[in-house]
Amino acid sequence: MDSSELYLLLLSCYGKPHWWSDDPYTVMVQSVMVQNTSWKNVEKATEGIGDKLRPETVEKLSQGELESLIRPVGFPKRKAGTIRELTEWYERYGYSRSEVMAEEKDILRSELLMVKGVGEETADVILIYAFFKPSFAVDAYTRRFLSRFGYCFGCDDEIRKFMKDWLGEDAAAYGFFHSLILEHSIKKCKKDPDCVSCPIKRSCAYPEKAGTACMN
DNA sequence: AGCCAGGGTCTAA
DNA sequence: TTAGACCATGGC
Repeated sequence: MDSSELYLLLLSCYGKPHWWSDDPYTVMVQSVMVQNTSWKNVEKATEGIGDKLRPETVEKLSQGELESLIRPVGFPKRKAGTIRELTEWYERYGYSRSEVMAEEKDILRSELLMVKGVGEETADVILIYAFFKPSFAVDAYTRRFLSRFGYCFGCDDEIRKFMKDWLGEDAAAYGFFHSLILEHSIKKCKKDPDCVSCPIKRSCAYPEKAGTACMN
């Protein structure tokens, strides 16, 4: 079974998921806030930020103001610094999505990785959901999901290549697939580990036999 | 009560 | 090069 079959299976099971956000800056800020934190905390912080969730506004906030706005997600000092730096990066593109999209994907990815507090997962989430640049966002759920199907990967680069080989360079497919894996992992697997009523039985039926050992 | 949540950086060996 | 400490809050 290749990854496009897995993708279609998830699609037929859960339907088309919502895109992260239509607003690129919201994706940037939330992708940092969600690091090692539950989505619930992100919602709470987003609520508090309200209409200040724009680069032109955040740019003018003091470090302390920004820290208190994002406090509910934890690690306020570190994350506030990352958000500021990310905002400065976006400013270089005139806060314009199309300006960013005009740049090469690999260039953008390395620029994002230079921002302190942005690692590969966060960079790829931003590339896909904010700027429609296809670099699959590999997270813990993706690794676990794939290994439960018997796939064995040595590193995340191999997973990205696997996605590229089977899905092509398709940001929409990457975004939806990633969301579906998340939905399946959290909303389904967690509440119903045996997945008795779930068509995607193989991904959950034998977790103890999963190839997690070879993921290292 | 303690553990984990959609991570990432820095340091020590 | 890699494992472990650390950052910090909310929910169950």
